[in-house]
Amino acid sequence: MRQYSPTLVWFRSDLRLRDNPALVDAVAHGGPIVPLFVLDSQSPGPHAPGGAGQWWLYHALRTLADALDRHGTPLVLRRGPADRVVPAVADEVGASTVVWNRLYEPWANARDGRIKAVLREQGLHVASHNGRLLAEPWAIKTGSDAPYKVFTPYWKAFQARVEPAEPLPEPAHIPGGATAESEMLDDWKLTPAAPDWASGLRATWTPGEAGAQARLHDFLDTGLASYPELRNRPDTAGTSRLSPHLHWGDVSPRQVWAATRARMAAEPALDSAGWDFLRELVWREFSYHLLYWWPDIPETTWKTAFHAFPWRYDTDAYAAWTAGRTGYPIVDAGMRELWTTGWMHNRVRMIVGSFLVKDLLLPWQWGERWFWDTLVDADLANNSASWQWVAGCGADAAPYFRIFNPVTQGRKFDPQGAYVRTWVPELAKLASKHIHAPWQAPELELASAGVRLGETYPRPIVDHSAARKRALAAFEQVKTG
DNA sequence: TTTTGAGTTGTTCGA
DNA sequence: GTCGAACAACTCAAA
Repeated sequence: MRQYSPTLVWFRSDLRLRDNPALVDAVAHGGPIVPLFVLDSQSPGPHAPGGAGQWWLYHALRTLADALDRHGTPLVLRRGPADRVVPAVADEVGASTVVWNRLYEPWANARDGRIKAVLREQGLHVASHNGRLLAEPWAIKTGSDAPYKVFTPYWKAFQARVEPAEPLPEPAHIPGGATAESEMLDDWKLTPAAPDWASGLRATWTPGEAGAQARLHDFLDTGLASYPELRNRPDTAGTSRLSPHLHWGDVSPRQVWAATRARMAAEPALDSAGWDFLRELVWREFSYHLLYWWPDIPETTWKTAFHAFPWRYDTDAYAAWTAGRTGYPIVDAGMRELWTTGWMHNRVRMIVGSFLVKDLLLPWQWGERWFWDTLVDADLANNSASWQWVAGCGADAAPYFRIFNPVTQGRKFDPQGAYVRTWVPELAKLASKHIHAPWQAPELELASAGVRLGETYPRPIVDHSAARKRALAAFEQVKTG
């Protein structure tokens, strides 16, 4: 009987056994599998996972390790720079092949390229796969072979050219027998000890592959039909909430695509809603495409004219924004939802983003940084592209005069104030009419609702009307050039 | 090469 | 309360 040497499967942001092309490739080699995860806090630089991300990672790794244990093939956990650890583990177990699914962050691209070269120099076979995107960022170009800069033509080209592959099943057997020594997950201290700020996260999320599948199918069963109407309503569960699962790879975009298409085929009435939802999934692809072609977007404004923008560097205003104490209820509700659950409704992300950039004139990078630390779905491509979009310096920016009014937005998308009442309980007793602008409520109403402005809830830290004029003047300065 | 239609997510003001 | 126009000009992408 022929003796096969082990294959090392390097798990990264693909913490699942289903639709995992690297794993399927490894199993096809016929030898024992060594699943490896490396906690590399050095290579990502400033973009190592923040606190909320680490919390998710801990739980996703635990469920992955349990699933692999059921196959009798334990997950190997190691810490250190991956370009040292991966070749070392490959050497320890006598692997002849190393496989992984590709990442697209610039730092990861560079690192993985180095590792690939080192391993090949040592005579190993190395293969990387696409387990993260529906289409590779380089696969969709304009007629003149340039990357797209505008979403709508990108989306049209995507629909015309991309037919996402069917997801791969979980391998029936993941042969073990060649394991290496592993560190203990709990020693990594990825979850908070004291203070324990993660109780809201625990109450909100089920990280891991099973949790992702449950979330996906629950959304398709109960949320897809009303998605076009309710996806902008933070007072409802109108969105899929798959973003953290997609970020960590608890689920793949191919699985989401295939499950949605299957549902659309089974229920033709869902066709239009299904395409609305898939379009949002392709926004994720577009963000990765932007990051791939413009790797500077996490740091530098995409539109160069914005280098001259007269930002304020007001740390008091920033502190009020992060704490959810701006005096604008919809903004504060969003910031507190973020702090408590590690997530914020997309509509509210736009509102708080617009408020940071346009009302407070603070650099979008400050907002990006805060989101990076607090979001369980913090994703370099999505976070960078979306903050640039909100700031008006990104791909296909909004016209400069498009400035969200936090009161109007609140009344339109949280008409009864239920979202505000949930996250800003000190305003819960205010009538819907006043809940989005408590400073305009009559004294009597405030008193009977137990609200004392400036004491129980802040007065607005800026006057929106004046702030809007100030922002328009600032944008005037970078209009051309 | 030139032309043409279009571009995620809005607000305000005045009739 | 409702409705349409104004708010700029520019770049993108395909014909």
